[in-house]
Order: sequence, then structure tokens, then C-alpha cells
Amino acid sequence: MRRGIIRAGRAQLADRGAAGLSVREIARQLGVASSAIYRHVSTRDELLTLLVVDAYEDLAESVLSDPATDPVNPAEAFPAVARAMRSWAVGHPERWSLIYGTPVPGYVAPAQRTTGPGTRVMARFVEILGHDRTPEEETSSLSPAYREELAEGMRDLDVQAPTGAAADAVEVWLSLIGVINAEVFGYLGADLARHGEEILERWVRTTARRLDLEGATEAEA
Amino acid sequence: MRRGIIRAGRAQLADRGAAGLSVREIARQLGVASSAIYRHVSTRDELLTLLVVDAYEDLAESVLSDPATDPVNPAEAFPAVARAMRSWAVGHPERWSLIYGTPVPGYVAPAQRTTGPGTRVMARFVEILGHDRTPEEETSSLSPAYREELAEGMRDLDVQAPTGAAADAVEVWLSLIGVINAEVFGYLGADLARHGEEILERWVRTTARRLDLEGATEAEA
DNA sequence: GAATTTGGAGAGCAGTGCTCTTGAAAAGTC
DNA sequence: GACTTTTCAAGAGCACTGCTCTCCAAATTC
Repeated sequence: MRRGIIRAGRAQLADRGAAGLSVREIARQLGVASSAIYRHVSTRDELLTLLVVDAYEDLAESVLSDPATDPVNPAEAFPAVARAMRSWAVGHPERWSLIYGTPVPGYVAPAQRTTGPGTRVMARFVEILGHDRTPEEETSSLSPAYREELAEGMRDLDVQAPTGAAADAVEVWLSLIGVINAEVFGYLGADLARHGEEILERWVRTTARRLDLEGATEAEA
Repeated sequence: MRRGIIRAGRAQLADRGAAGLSVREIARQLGVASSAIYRHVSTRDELLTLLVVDAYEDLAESVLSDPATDPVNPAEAFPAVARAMRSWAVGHPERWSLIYGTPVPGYVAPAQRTTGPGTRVMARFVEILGHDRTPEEETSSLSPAYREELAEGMRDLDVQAPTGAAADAVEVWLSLIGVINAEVFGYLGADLARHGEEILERWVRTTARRLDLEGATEAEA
């Protein structure tokens, strides 16, 4: 039943968006009274949380299952993660929106249930950028408070990397999300969104260069 | 009356979010019947459009009125724009969401009415990055289709700059939005969001460096 | 076999966006 | 000045929403 609810919710998400998500409609789709849904899902927000977690897991699965994202080879793994993220995002725009779009108003994802699945890809990302970096590399520009926050974050993510790498990772990660969002949400209008792949590839190239990850980037055509 | 509607809408946006926006509530606030609203605003989507345009204008006003954003001095103007954008965003999170968050489902902003105010800041941005760049600078890596699209975009924006600069501007622009979104939407959790300003400053520094805009970046403490 | 948990049905409440008819002022016209 | 026309608001009503409540049947447990 819960599975059915998630499945129906996912379908509905796909063609009506997060705000159009209706528990009555889900009930209808399942051939059941609307009140029956509340037997399994206490509230609409709870349903949203279910779908958020579901989306996080699917995204993580989709990205991390790609062998190219193995952190031992950053120059290859970094572009692979970026591409896998984008692919999933354009393939599931509504679910992507659920994660990286406007938080549904009034609703805050309960950190305790969402940060777990939500940070798996991010963790991999930090690992990749932290690979074979020397710890002492120019972390000087970080404020103590921020550095401490980063260290704590890495403990939560169960990842070991120099703090400087983590700070870089944050920046690059957010930047990547911005580029993907532009395509999914159409920041630049439909015309430019059509070149999403090229924009991402350019972004990958320039970012890899600035991170000194030259190498496999010219493997693509 | 229209002014009143926008004012009330803005207020409501601020404390209930875009999806919580209710025309009945606006009517109540204005001491008027809900049906009266529809005399001035044909539909809820129309109301959203009004608020989107209003937000775009306010943001553009807020950013462009800062004299530091004058494009003649890119090394100073670039950080100024980034900071002004962030300030506005954290000052008006709900309105920022309206613009750079998930498109409200089922609703697409009518390009013809929103792209005007929506692109003013972007145009300034391209100007800044295009300043004193030589036209022939490595535009080679752009596909012809993308280059053409960029050229057309610049015609729409009424801006002159080498295509390579425009491509850079797009990337940097989207990246900036990503960084700001992270703080406003809390991608990294509340703890890290607290360091939004520092993250932005770091982003400004690394980005300026990669764009060869050294100089005034050390003006800040 | 009895007691208890589980899961669903259906009515109902308060809220929503939106439409329709009604009606009163305000503006324009002869 | 009287008459027509436009402007704008009111209020009822429709179909929808999330959610709660009471009722009731089937499955589980003891």
C-alpha cells in the first residue's frame, strides 16, 4: 500500500507538480477512499517527505551506480558525477524540483529523515575532490567558524578530506546545482535551455581546469 | 487597487510562501469580497505574474542602483553585483524563490511580460564580463548552434560583448544563482546556510581569479 | 472462540479558486 | 438636468482541496 501511494504520488508529481499533489487524487487512482490514505500517511507533508526521500534515493542510486564516479580517479569521476546528476535531473524534472527547487512553502523536510539519503552524492563529491590533496593546502582563507562547520559536516558525511577540499567541494557543488537548475527550471528561457548539455560540458571543463583536474576531460567528442 | 493587491500579495508571499498565496485572504486583508479581486486580476496565475514582475523589478532596482556595479571597472563591479544579488535574496527569500525557485507548477511565467525586467541584471552582468575583452578570445569551443543562440540572446538584451564572454557570463551567472539558492533554500542544512556570506565571498574570489579579474577583491576585510 | 488490532468507507468541516447574477454608484452624453 | 452606459463590488454557489470523525468489517493475536 505504501508502495502504491509512493508510486501514484510519483506519477502525479510527474504530471502535476509538487503543489498539484493531491491525496484525494491518489486515493482515486488507487481506487480507495481518501480517508484510507491517512491510515498510512499521516498528512500531506508526510507524503511529501516520502517522495523527497524516494527522489533522493533514486538520484543517489542513479549517480553512484555509475562506475565512472569512483573517486580514485578524480579527473574522470568529477565529470561523471556532474553528467549523471544532470541526466537524472532532466529525466525527472519534477522530482529534481522537489529536492533542489523552492522548498514547498510551509513544509520543511525533516532533516533527520532526509539528510541521510540526501547527502550520499554530496559525500561522494567531497571524496572525489579531496582525493590526493595534501591537507595543508591553503586553508588559510577560511574563517575558524566555517572551517569547524565544514569539519563537522564531513564527520556527518563520514568522509575524510582536507578542509580546503571540502570548501571547494561546497562551492563547486552549489555551482553545479545552479547550472542544472537553469536547464530544468528554464532560468534562461526555453531557447538556451536547449543547450543544457553543452553548457554543462563547458562548466565541467572550466571547473575541472580550475581544480587542476586536467586529463580525461577530452575523452568526449 | 492594483497597488493594494500587489502590496497585500507581497506581504502574504512573505509569510506564507507562493503556494500559500490566497486571493480570498488578500480580499480579506483589503476588506473586500473575494470576487472583487477578479475584477482587477483575471486569475491567480495573473496575480503570480504580477508578483513575479514586481520581484524582478525590485531586484534589478536594488542591484543596478548600486554605483559599484558600473561595468567600466569589472574587478569591482563583478563582486558588487554578486553581493547585491545575495543581499536582496536573503532579504526577500520568498520573492527570490518566486523567481529562481521551482516554477510554480502548472504556471509558466508569460515570457513576454517577465523577460524584460527579468534580464536587466543579467544584461549588466554580461556587460561587466565583456568589458575590455578582445572579441577573438577562444570562442572556438562553442558549437555553432550555441554561439548563435548566445548572439541572439545578446541582441535581445541589447548588449555588445564577445560571444566567449557571453558564454562565460552564462556559466558564472548560473553558478552564482546556485550559490545563493543554497543559502536561501537551505541545500546544505541550516548550519552551513549560516555561512552564506563567507561562501559567497569565497565564490567571488575564486571566480574572479578564473576570469582574470584580480584587483579590488582584497578591498574587503 | 474471543479480544484486539488493522485498514477502509463515507459523511462532514473549513478552506480554496473561480463564475455568475445582482446591484449600486460614477462617468459620459444628449 | 435627465438618461444611458460603464465601472466595480457583493454574495451566492460550484467543484475542489486537506483532514477528522464515526462506523464497520476483516485479519491477528491470545
